[in-house]
Amino acid sequence: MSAAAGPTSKGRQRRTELLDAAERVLTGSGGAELTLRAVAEEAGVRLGHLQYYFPARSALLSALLDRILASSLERVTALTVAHTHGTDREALLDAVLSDHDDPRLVLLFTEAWALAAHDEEAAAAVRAFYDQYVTHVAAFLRDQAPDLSEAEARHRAEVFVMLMEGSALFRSGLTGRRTAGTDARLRSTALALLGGAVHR
Amino acid sequence: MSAAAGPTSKGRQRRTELLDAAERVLTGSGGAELTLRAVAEEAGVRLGHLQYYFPARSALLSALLDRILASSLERVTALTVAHTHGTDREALLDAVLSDHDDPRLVLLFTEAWALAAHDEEAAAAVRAFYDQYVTHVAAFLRDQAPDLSEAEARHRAEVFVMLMEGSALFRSGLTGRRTAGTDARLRSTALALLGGAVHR
DNA sequence: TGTACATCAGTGAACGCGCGTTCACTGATGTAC
DNA sequence: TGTACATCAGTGAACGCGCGTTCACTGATGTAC
Repeated sequence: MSAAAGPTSKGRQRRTELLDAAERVLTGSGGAELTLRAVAEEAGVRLGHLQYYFPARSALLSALLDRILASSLERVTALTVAHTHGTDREALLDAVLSDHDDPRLVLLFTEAWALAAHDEEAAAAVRAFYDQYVTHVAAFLRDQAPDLSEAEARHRAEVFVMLMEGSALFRSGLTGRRTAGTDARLRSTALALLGGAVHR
Repeated sequence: MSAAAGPTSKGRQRRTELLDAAERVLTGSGGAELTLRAVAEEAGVRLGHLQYYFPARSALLSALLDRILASSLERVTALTVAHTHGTDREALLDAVLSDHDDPRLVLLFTEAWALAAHDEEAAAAVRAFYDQYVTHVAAFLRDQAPDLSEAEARHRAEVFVMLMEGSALFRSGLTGRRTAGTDARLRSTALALLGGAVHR
């Protein structure tokens, strides 16, 4: 049934272009202004054609959410596969923090959270994303410090991710402003979670 | 000009009832379904009457955001005025965490963040809220540990708030699930920020 | 290599609906004298 | 204590608009023989 999946390379490329356009509309105007007409105009195609790829608005939203989460997860995966990239704890932290400097990315996540709050399908996708995110970080921690128990690594990873998501709100400028002093404290707190002595 | 401010007690009460209804619609259905007709129906009044109190949808949204932020700030203020309530670090942490167990409150904040991302007036209100939130926590920290510098107290307070906002996403069930082990790690990380030795 | 045909890519117009807003109106409540 | 009048509280109907969706259609591309 899925013409949207597009067997031809042209179809796949067009689909990507349409999602790019949708992402630009979302970051530029917000979820409420993410209308099919706005996306079609942004992409330079007619409304009817957008509908050819995404038969309903919900299909567009769902595909967009999936792509945002998949691309973020891809980045985390690349960072946490330590043995192939020589990532250390500080490099991981730096990479996550510099990602979160981009207001557009943070904004996509605030939309994702708001969407997940009222749409069970979206919520499942978001939870699956964070579950894998935490799993990757936990595996990285055990790779760095093999004496860490699996449970302990997961707890640390989860709190690390919490801290990163919270700090993204502030560092992106959405709820606060970055300052060097707070950044330093944030880094030392995050690094303490990521490594150091296995106390207790 | 402001009939909405309502000089009579009946007017003030009705206004509160309408905001209550709006909040229920928002937590129940999300920002996209927060229509004037839905709010009027929830409140049991006619559309035209809702408009008497809030002449435009934007006025309702703005009033609702202000009330949510003010009520949260009130709670933080009460908790951090240590000398009148005997709050210690652990009691503060417990109170914040138990607030964040309520999915409805967390949901209101995800809506507030999404709104702030595309509405400069809302963003200013949200930033002012967090600025005061951090200021209260920092003052609390200096009250508990007078040898803490003002700057250091503020940095710790800011990272503490980041951690609380991030953990709210997970603990509320929106992006994850609560587990005892992660909660313990979260608590020890938060307590380290709130107090303990003034290292460095 | 050419032709027939199916599928893919894209257009254009129309639909019904719910939205925020406007406005004229009525009844209830308060206030001045 | 009563009356006149202004303001407050609440109703009801209508508006124009943009929305998602539907659908018949055309041209381009691929495929079978």
